[in-house]
Amino acid sequence: MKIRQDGSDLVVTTHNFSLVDTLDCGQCFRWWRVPSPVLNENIMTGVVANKLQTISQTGDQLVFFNTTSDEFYSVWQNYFDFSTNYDAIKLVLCKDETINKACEYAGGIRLLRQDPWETLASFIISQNNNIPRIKSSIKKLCATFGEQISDDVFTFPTAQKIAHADKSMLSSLSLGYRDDYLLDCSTKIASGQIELEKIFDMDLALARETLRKIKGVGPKVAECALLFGFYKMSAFPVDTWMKKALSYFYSDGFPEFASQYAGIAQQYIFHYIRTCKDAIPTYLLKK
DNA sequence: CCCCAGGGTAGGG
DNA sequence: CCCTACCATGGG
Repeated sequence: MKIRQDGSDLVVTTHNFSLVDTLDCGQCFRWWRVPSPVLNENIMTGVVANKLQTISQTGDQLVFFNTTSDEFYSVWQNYFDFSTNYDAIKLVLCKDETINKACEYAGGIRLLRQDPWETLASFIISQNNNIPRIKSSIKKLCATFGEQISDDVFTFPTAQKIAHADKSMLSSLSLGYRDDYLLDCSTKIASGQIELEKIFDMDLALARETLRKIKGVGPKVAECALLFGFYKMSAFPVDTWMKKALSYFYSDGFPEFASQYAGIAQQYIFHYIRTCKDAIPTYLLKK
């Protein structure tokens, strides 16, 4: 990977990476597209590590605005998982015909290494909810309990802050029945009853069992937290979309040889069937 | 009015 | 073990 400083910006050359697909495929909720006047340029802006960041992509070239190489190596290389060789992962996964097709469509996606607390809390809010509304709920959560970074930008609040929050302020977020879940999660973490850092070293079964002690964390939310917040590549979230994919493509079951990277495959397939209109025939999408 | 959204819980068979 | 009603909220 080549990087060079251009004034205050950092220019990075990649391959097989899609900025938009990676940040807009439902694994994170704090990035937004910014319209660009330039043809073939995609711009995203979002909050990571309590900082607002803007990144553009044109072809294989990324521009990290107002970024030093020190910041790139300490934050962004890790966040975008640039050190992992995805070609090797795809070599395994693409032996499956469906994953291969999904990968041709969405193979620029990378598994982000996100903050575990923010990811867990976000996917508690995500349940039985749609992505645009999840994003606006989280934005409101940050504006209410986070710390202000700039005009319209706030940090993600700590578990302590939410655990000790006013009930009425929590319900003002319009999370519905999810406020109780978020509160229980925050309380268990603020009190030390659940230590998120320890989950990184747990095997998948124990990690699941630990997270499921939180009210409102069932099978699907636990898998999402483990995949997107703890970098467990074999975690395999099954939501309403993946149920459709499994019944349409995998009536004989999901291939065993893919299980090591099942979460990556799931992400390719999820984005493929959601955004590519003819991935699954429309008349089969019901149920 | 209906249905759906990156579901989970509680309760009954 | 399975199945189902119900759970808030907003968008289409």
